Amino acid sequence: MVARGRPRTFDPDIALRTALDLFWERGYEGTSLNDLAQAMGIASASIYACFGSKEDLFRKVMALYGTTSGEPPRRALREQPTARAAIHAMLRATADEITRPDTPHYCMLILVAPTGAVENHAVREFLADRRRDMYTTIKDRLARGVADGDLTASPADLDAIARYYTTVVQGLSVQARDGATRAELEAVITCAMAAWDTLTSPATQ
Amino acid sequence: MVARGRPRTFDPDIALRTALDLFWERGYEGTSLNDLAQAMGIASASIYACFGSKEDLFRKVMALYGTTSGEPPRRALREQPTARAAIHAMLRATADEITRPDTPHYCMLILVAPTGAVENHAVREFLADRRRDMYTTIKDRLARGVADGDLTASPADLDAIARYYTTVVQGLSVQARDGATRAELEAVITCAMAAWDTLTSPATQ
DNA sequence: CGGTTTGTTTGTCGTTCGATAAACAAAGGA
DNA sequence: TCCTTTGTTTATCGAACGACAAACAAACCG
Repeated sequence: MVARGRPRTFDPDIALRTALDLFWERGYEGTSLNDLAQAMGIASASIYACFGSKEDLFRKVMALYGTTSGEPPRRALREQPTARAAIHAMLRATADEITRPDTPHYCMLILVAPTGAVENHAVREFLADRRRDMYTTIKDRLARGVADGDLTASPADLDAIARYYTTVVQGLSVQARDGATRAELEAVITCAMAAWDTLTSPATQ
Repeated sequence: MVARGRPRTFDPDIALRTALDLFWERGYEGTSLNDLAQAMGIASASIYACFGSKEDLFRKVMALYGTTSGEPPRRALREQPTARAAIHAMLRATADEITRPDTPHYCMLILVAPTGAVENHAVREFLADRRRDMYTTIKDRLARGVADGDLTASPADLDAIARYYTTVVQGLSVQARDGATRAELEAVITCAMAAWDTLTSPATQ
């Protein structure tokens, strides 16, 4: 595959990262193509040529977001030895990510387009699908804990516990958006983990 | 105060309720004045004459929302005899409200404008202020439990517990938005309340 | 070199945005 | 009745929206 024609004068990776930062700060509908073109340092027609429509660009942005900011929580789930440690580390990694000083204080997946104009329905459902993936990923990790023998729970318990911790993750994002500090989020996580032993001991509840 | 001039041909209360429904469904930026005028059955100029700007209208809408959908959770906090029962009933009232068949499945306060264009910063902060009021209201109810003798907790505990249950409320809204059923929310609430005894017994933690 | 391919710039498409001025309509007061 | 007051309709403002066509620029190929 030899390079043909005029080479690109901008780096698509850098431009995509710039677009990510702007969508992250202003939301999907709050970011215009003019905003994007200006921040990316190119004309809007170049955005269309390289990335397709605004919606296409946004989907590529969310893929990048998943492999960058989304990775630490996922890694925590994957690498911790027990289900309990995995959930706890995932919550703390999430809190770390949404209180970084150099980025907006919330999860992009959760808050850039929960509602909006009728014509952007597809974008909202795309994001909702990925949020539902969060739930599935957490549930799968709990199931692994059952298989590994470090967690005793029925399938119905797994559903409830997975949805519960997904709810906490999503609530944390609103808290950080409204100014909660890392320490305050840590206190919330401590509370959330206090439920664990009760939830996973068959005697109580 | 006698009626002077041409009387209004529409009912401002009904028009406000119609505006509420539209803002609720499409978010603040996703709802245009054209959408509003059409749904309210009047010209956009009549909206300006009666309610002021789009932002003024939205603030009036949120006041109405607070006294309607916002009331059941607040009443639960107020009327239940103990702090524990109050928190539990508040969570269930919230779940009831955000899964009603006739309205969108989320809390308007939380999801109609968490992010957006720079020029709507004031609207977002207005909503954030009211969300922070949620936290304060919950904390005040916990403090009343301490005063009533049905709850033993330090001031730092009150902060953490109040923020924790605020986080759960806000997470529930995202869950309902993404399609969680009332029964699934109930399971999440059961998990969230499982933390209560651990959090409020001085021995553990 | 000319020809082809690809990227970028410029300009503009039709639409919609929030907001308002001007014209018209319907009530009370004198 | 005519004036004043208030509400509504109509038309439109300038700006911004997402999207794209056409013209121009810079690389490789033969």
